[in-house]
Amino acid sequence: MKISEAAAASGCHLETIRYYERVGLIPSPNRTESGYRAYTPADVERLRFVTRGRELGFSLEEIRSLLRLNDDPKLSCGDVDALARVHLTDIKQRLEALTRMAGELERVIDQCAGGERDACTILGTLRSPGDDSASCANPESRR
Amino acid sequence: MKISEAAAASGCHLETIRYYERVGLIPSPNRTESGYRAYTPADVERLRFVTRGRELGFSLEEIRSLLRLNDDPKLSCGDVDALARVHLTDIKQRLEALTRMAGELERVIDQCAGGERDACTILGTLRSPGDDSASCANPESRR
DNA sequence: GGTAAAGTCCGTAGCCGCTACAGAGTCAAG
DNA sequence: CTTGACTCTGTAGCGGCTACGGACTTTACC
Repeated sequence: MKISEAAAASGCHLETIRYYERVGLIPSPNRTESGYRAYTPADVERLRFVTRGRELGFSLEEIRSLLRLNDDPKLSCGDVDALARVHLTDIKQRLEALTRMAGELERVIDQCAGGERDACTILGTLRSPGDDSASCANPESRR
Repeated sequence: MKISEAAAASGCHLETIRYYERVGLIPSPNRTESGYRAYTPADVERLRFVTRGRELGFSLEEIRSLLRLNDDPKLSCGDVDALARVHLTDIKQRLEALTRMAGELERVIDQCAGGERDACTILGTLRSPGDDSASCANPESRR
């Protein structure tokens, strides 16, 4: 299986596969006589493991750990669980931050709708935060 | 006002201020005789504009546009509005992706609780071609 | 068999938005 | 006058790719 086929089979961009190999996330595959990478189904499996991990938002380093945990049957499931929980906590924090951001932005946009330029609440908010009402015709608030 | 004071006043990291200057997001401030950057309150205002924009998740390029719109009174508020709406749409998409991700991860973790290693649903999910894995791994970047 | 197109190789550089150095110069306090 | 804090410039690094360029190999078609 050549790299472009492996890319199609794993849902992972061709150049990304080479990148993962370069950073040691997946092992170097065998080569054909002419030097082309030849992937086995097992290789593709591993690639899919990585892409699924990425889809769940794990960093490459986290995925590296998950792969180790997956490879070594002696290692504990608890470690996997712990890693995943830490990751989930992180995602939830980002989610919260993003939600706040969206809410704030939505509020600002709604206030601005159809307003005059001088009263633009979006620019007003950026100029002076928490000063929502006064952003229209308030020459002193500048500079 | 020296750079460290400007950093404190604007809530912007000192090195980040120099970075913003380098990429032309803020103008080069005046210098003292010995070459130290000397910031005016107006400079700090502009820095705060940028940091607030970042807090709302705007990219530096978007902020560059917002600054232009802010500087030139002839330009329309509608442009600001349009830019902000596009940005909001983008944020909402990321929010959705992240929400899905968190939900999926939570589900997987819950199933795993206390399980045996071989039955670890977390690793299982990553391993198995399984359910609804959507093609390309292009998860939201962590901003 | 010849040739052109498509695929693959490797290495390097770019993207964003910072952050962190190194090594030099400047300034204020003791 | 020395120490230490600050500032300067320039460059390199982070993560996670992505996109070249130039050389090679394979495939498709006549």
